[in-house]
Amino acid sequence: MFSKACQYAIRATLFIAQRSLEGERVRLKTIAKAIDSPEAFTAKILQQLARNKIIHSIKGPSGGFEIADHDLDTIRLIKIVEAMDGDQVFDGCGLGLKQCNAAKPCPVHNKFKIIREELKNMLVTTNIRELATDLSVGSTVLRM
Amino acid sequence: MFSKACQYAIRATLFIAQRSLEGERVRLKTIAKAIDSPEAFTAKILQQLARNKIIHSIKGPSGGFEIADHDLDTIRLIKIVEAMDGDQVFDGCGLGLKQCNAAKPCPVHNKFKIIREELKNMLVTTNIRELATDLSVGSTVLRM
DNA sequence: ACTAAAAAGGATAAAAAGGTCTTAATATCA
DNA sequence: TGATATTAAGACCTTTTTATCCTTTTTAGT
Ligand code: FES
Ligand code: FES
Repeated sequence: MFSKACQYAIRATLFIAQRSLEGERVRLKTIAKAIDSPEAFTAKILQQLARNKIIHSIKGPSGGFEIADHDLDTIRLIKIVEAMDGDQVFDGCGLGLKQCNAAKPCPVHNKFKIIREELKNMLVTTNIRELATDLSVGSTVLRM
Repeated sequence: MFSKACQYAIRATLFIAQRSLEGERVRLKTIAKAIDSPEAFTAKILQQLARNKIIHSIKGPSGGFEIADHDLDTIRLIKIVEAMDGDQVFDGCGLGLKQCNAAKPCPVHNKFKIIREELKNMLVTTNIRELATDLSVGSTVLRM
């Protein structure tokens, strides 16, 4: 469904979000451990997230990553997915036709569209604070 | 969502199914042209489909691929997806945790599960004849 | 039996995804 | 100001996916 990079990106963002809720800034090493991801690869992903203004990075000692409180409400999952994987997942044809076209639909178009739209709707309506709060409460986890 | 191989596999299967409806057998070259896929790669995919008993292959002059009429009803989309991509798409964790576990769910588990289940349900309930019939009628297409 | 037409199978190549390493830039603080 | 801790950036490596090519096997038709 999502690329590995995108999965790490969501997990990392949520971890940073959860810590930001508590006013804490986290460094790469901490993030990679918390979400059980390869450190160097995670660094790349965090850079990309920062360039897309999904997270904020601070260099130097006592630096790290954080998310402004205001952003916890405005940033939705879809922003992360679009930044990492583009929009093929929820806009592209399920059978790989060059474009999903209701006028000349592929055989699964009608059935597939429903699922794709539900996915997109979920991504559009889910914000970061909501998911980070579950994490804080301990009802969800970021690694196993 | 699905790998390229899986997308070609579904398209190829449906093309063969449509022709089988009309009692015709089709060869590789015809299939690759019809679904706009690389010929040699498609050959590999057809082999895999044949090994999984999704299609039937006949060697020699006037050989090709076909699907027994009976199979058009019993073979569901899920069989193709499982043969090509395994079950990660509709059983795996959306955030890449080693296993999707309702007892220790990832932050998107509850929202994601709904979509995954709807996808699985769609794949389980959709048979080949249904989709091939749409193709025959001309209401859907396999390439653009 | 011979020939030609098909699929099957194996080796290889190219591209994309996943991941690592090294150096540069930046900020903190003694 | 210099030492150090941190992220940024780019080059590089590895694995998987996608794709091609060549040879072998099977079979129909003559
Ligand atoms: S055309 Fe294939 S999903 Fe719309
Ligand atoms: S644990 Fe992530 S989807 Fe179920």
